Amino acid sequence: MPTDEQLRDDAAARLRAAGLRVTAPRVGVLVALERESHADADTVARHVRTSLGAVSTQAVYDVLHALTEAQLLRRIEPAGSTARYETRVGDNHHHMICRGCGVIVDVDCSGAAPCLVPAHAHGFDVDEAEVTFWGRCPACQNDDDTRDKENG
Amino acid sequence: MPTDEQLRDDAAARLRAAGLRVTAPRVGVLVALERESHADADTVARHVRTSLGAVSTQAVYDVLHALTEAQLLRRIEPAGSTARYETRVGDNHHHMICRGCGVIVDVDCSGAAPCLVPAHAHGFDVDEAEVTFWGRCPACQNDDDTRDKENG
DNA sequence: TCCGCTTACTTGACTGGTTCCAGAAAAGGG
DNA sequence: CCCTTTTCTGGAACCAGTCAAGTAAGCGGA
Repeated sequence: MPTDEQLRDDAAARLRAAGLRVTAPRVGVLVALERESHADADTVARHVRTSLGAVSTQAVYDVLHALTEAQLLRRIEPAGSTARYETRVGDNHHHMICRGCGVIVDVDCSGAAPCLVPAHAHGFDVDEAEVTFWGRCPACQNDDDTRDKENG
Repeated sequence: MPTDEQLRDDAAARLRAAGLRVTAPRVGVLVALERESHADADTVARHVRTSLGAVSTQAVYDVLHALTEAQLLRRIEPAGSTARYETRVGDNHHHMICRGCGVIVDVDCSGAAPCLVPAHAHGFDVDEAEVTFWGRCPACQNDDDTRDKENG
């Protein structure tokens, strides 16, 4: 587990590399998302406030937009949920989401996957295939089993 | 192209088969989505009002929920868009979305696609793999070409 | 054919996530 | 260290979708 300082330094370096100014809220947002990936705007805001004190909701949204624009963050919008953000960018990995508790887990793209090119492209110029796996995480499966037994 | 009456009769039959009451708003919603697939709630409401007169927004939302629950409709929520609905259910097909104009096209699942089972399931019990292809439709590609030439 | 139970629809107020606006503050190049 | 550009603040607005209570209508049974 890296220290907060290491995360902040790394975040600052990434901001500079992207040609963006280094500000406390931006660093805070990046650190928050290193600590808790797939967080939504509100969760990020709470994390940032914990470490920095008062930060406006607006600033958080602006930062999330700016960093997404600069490709330092990736924004995902699972069905039935608000927008979530992650710092893992550039590898087009996919996500697996639990229908029970909503937890999101990264899934590596299985490589040269044949189904990532549609059977009939209808003339489309496809640049991304987004795959979301829906199911139940181990913990929620356990809950299901327990409930099944209780209910006979 | 089937007539409105054929669509209405068919819609009523599907409602009865699902054990749901046949009401004008419900039939109207099904017909609207046969006519224009992947429409959002507001678009559906406008279609229904055109054919039936006044129908409350609330009724449209209720009907969309009830029919989705009964699996007569499928709800999709593409990133950056409000929820959309389609009458094609039960075959887990996928979607291709144009980044330019937002048009949504159905794409058949390519069958026993290996990538539809994640490489590492992390103990998840996966029941659905949702695939969304992002790109540009032929019309928007033409627009791009035209703009490129104009701008040198 | 009518009755009445149950479900569906209407109206209106409201929430939660997100964005827009105008002005104040701060980062960084020169 | 100042000036310009960019970012942050606070407040108000926006929209899809929800909640609650009362009215209307479908449909099974008499």
